[in-house]
Amino acid sequence: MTVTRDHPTERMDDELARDTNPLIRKLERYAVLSASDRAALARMSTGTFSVEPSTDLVREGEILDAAYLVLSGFACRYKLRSDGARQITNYLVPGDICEVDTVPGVMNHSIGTLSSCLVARVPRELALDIVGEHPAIARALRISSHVDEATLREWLMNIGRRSAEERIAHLFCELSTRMRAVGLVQNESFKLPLTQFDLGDTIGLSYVHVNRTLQSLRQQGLITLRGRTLTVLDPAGLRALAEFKPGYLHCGDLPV
Amino acid sequence: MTVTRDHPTERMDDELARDTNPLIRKLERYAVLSASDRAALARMSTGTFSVEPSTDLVREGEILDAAYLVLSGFACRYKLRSDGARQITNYLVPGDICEVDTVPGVMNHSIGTLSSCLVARVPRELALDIVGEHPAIARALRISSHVDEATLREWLMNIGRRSAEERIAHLFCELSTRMRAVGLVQNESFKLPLTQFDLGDTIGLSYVHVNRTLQSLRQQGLITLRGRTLTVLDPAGLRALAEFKPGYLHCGDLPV
DNA sequence: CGGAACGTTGATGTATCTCAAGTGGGGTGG
DNA sequence: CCACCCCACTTGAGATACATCAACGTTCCG
Repeated sequence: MTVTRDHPTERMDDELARDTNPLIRKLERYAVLSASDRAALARMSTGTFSVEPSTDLVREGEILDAAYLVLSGFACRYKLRSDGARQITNYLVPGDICEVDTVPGVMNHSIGTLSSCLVARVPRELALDIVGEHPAIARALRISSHVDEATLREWLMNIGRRSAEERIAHLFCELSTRMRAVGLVQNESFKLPLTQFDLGDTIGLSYVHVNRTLQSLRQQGLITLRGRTLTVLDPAGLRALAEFKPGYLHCGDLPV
Repeated sequence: MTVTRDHPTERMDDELARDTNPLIRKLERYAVLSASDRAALARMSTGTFSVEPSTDLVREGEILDAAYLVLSGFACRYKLRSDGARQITNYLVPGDICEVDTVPGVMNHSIGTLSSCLVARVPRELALDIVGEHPAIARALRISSHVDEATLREWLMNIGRRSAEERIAHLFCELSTRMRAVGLVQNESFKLPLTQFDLGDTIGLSYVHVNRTLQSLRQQGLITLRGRTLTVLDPAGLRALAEFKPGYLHCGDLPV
């Protein structure tokens, strides 16, 4: 066992951070973190700033020299076509961090907020230092990056081979699992601060069709979605409709 | 400058490998490799075996403890739905290697050949040793993995937001660039050992519609595709149709 | 010569898109 | 506190890209 020299107040801080810092909460699912690891992650999460909805953090074509960590709200990676059509390729929910390990280069997509967000900008050097000194964090981030890639493949399957209802059902199953992993689901409900327009750009459908599909899911008694809150009324039914197999998220051992 | 102790024959082997080993050829685009790096990569490429078309190398649910390197032919990653529908999420063309850095875990997709292939299986320990002793290789593989992820995002955009013609055009632009990067394009032609069925499972279309879309591309004088050989007749036109921006492949400095 | 796999074509069906016109709620200014 | 406005959501009608089904052609290989 590692002997840590925590003072009582520090230990309390640590416990607090464990509960409230979504990054720590997320990475603890991927690796066993020491108090010192958690302290380092807490250090990464300082200097936060809040960002308005629909604000770009990084734009396609720019060179990125920092990692961004989302502490609250929804952000996303997206690409634009010349005619303005948008494809969202990733959600960044609380606890998600992007571009830690990237060899700096020109971004070929943008990163922007969907809702108002609390964000921390982690300078590249700080991120590299922390990763270098904390092998457990490095390992957890590596796993996290594999999960991101698996998620991308799952989205490709979703858009390429599933019907509108199945796509939305699958997305909601995934989000529910991810939000639960950072403690943001209560009674099968969580904040989903997305417009139907955003959902359409995520799953490759028009917002009108998203609207009709949502109504169908509601009529089947699977979900409610009102006031930016999604409630899964019938988790088993939703998973069955989507053929949702959560293994790719590496959250298998989640407490219910 | 590094002093290498090559004998003349070794140097000739090195030059030969540089030209014929697609892995070396590919990674040299991402990092400057020493003769010793190239020798290590050549070592990874030994013990090859040929594989029939439509053969799985790894199946979903299995645990993978080796990297696979494709030296000739086309392989792919794919996922299946319970009704048999397939979504291809990645092509593995000569020089592509998969799962080097993976934390061993349950595969959530399969890897299989599309054509007959020449494949090398690189045991996990060997791969880790080589990466550990050759920082340039490690760096090149890291970049390669970022390219793979960017490609996945591009495919998502392709399926989610482009028409059938644009999807196929974009895929062909990408493949042309990747095949050129390993020296397999001559006069804008290269071997494309895929059925229209495979293409459909790649871009989320039925094979019938792939057929009709290919005819349209042919009638526009953009391509020919006969006997498993694709020729791009009008590269600029094809790129324009697809809005193809090759930056994500990190092959910008390709010789024409 | 025969069969299998792939490619082609036609006819018909349907999921989803586009256009267009409302409805509703939450914030803001008067 | 009300009126207004904006934005998101909703609904309908009509268009279309793509899927499905089914038949036939072609090539290649044993």
